[in-house]
Amino acid sequence: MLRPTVKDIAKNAGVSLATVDRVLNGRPGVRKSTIDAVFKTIDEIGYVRDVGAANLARRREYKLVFVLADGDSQSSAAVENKINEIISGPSTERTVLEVIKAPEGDLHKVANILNSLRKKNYDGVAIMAPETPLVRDAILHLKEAGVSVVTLVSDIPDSGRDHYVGIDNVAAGRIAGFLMSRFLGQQGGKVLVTSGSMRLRDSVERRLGFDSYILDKNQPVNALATVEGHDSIEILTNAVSNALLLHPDIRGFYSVGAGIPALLALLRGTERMESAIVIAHDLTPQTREGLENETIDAVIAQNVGHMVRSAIRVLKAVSDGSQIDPAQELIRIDIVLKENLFNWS
Amino acid sequence: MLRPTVKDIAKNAGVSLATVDRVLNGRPGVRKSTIDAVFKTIDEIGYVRDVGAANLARRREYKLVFVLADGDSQSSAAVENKINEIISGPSTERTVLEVIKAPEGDLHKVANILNSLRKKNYDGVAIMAPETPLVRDAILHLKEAGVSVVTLVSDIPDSGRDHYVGIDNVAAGRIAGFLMSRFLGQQGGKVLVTSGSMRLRDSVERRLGFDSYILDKNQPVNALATVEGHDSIEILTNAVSNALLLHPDIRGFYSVGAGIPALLALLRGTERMESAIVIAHDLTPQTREGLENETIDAVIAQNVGHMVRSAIRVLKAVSDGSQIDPAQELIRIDIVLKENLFNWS
DNA sequence: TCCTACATGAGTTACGTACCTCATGTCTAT
DNA sequence: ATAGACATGAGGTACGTAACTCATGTAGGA
Repeated sequence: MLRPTVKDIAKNAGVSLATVDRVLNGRPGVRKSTIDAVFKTIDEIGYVRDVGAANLARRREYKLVFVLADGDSQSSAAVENKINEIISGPSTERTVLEVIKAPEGDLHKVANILNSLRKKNYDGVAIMAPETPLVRDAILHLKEAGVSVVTLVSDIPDSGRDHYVGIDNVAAGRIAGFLMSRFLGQQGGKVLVTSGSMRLRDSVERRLGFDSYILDKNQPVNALATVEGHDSIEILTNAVSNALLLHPDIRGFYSVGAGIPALLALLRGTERMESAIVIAHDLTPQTREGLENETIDAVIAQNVGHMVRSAIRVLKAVSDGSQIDPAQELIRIDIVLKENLFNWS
Repeated sequence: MLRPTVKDIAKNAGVSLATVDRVLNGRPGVRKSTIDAVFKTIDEIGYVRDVGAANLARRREYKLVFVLADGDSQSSAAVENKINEIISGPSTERTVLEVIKAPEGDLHKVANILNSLRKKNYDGVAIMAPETPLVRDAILHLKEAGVSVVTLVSDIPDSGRDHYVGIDNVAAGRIAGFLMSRFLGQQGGKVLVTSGSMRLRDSVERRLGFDSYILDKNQPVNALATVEGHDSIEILTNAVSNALLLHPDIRGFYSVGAGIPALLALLRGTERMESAIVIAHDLTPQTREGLENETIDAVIAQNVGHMVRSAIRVLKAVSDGSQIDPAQELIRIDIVLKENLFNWS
């Protein structure tokens, strides 16, 4: 038979349309027993709400905002581009998207922005920001105000966020460990791990995963202490230079976060570049170029388009309390090599 | 301002609602100059049709059918499972899905099935079948009958299909070549390429890509002639056995299509298993297990869930002549290792 | 017994679009 | 000049749901 409608519920349950409507939309004035009866019929006849018609009727518009505030301008730029692509693209189904960028490194500003959002009755907020107590509190407040919240790329646990949209960074680090081991071969060697800043949770988790793989598998890889840039290219460059002098026998480089251009600049031209294995995270113009000219051997990435679309879907679903498809929302860890680079846009 | 509606078009263009409607839905009885004027205003005010409302009004139901007819029961089983998951899942948005499986290897049957679909007024057909003249003609006839058609997993060019939903198999083969070279290391070695059947276009293309990588990059890899199973496990087993006897120094195995269980059964227990590199295609229960117990080193896969959803989206879009988002419909080549196996469901 | 609180029914309007009918206006060919 | 063809306007109904009003029914407490 045709797809059942509210009328079918009313008929089968022996109640009026108005009562069905009250039950479906959680309005008061219905006896418990009647509510149960209605739900029972819904189950029996297999009614599913026509979301299109419902949205039409309630003139629903989802107001969503992306707050981008991580230190690494490259990866948040990729996210921003994707959002703008979606905004300007066709078929923005009852969704109004907005992007707010926080000045790099200013974490008080981030919290202020989040707090200011409470008053503007947004339906959902997607946050890409370092994990700090201020930010965590701001998220808690947003949740109290009834706003849906997801964290993007880097999770902020215990903040009450509804969902984390991004890859499992520990697992990503393990994959880096696997690739590094394989690419270095049986002889293994020293590996330098670099990071733009270890303040972002994802960097820390990736390093953790990398080490745990090396340890678990008992690989002949000697991973040196993380060289950190503290959000400054200069500091990173100096630190890497020192490490290179100190360890002339480094055979591999693993960049867990930003700072790949600085690293490549130091390596370029040296005879080390030829033989060294370089593994990085996130597809940016720089890492893309690195893959193309074979200065980078592998990039561990996440599909930014999928992430942004997933964030939107999840925020909408949380907003109207409907289910999400976990399989569809799982962000996969992608391994990008020169050979499948064309696959990513 | 609010999202513009047909009324806004009418007002701004200085015509009546009826005329706008005639233009939008391509009905006759409108002067060319008026049509142009209407489209001009649509452009100016940025009107986009509310698909939800439109579908509601036209009581549209998309009747789609998946015809699965490849020889490899494993990979079509994965597709079938995904479809059933979607069917039984929530929110089947005005879409009626159906699956028709053709008996393995019976290609006349496949063509018959496709031809019989013409009468049943389906909106779209997704086909996963070998490329034969009969099948190609059947697709041409379907297109003539106004049915949307996409090919799945393995393309059928020159059939007039609207879209191919699947990975670039030549590129997938190249990636296999890259991984094989890397994993074998500088010493290289002999590689046996196996295939359940070379009748499927994807197998041929993968082999092609594999060879072209080895050749282009001048790798020390010696890829032997493809050992084919002609859709029979027994034949494949015998052929592989012979090859193993003939070449005791094989260091790598690349399975471009079905038949991985037979291959692993032969290798298991031999000392060769320890050192040999095995690369396969498609995540099936068998390849998954192989990754887990480390008998398989890498699997080149395609996200089946994404493929099925993409096929549905594309068929719908073609059916009502709307645009698709190429970036969203691009099926990526996934590299699955033991370390990121958990990512795939 | 009557009043009140609450449960329910009946009905209406709106959302944006599709599709239909009927009336009227305008131009062209004869 | 007039018929006929064609272009357009005006208006209605329907789709499935949300949100509302108003009337009626019923049970329990005073």
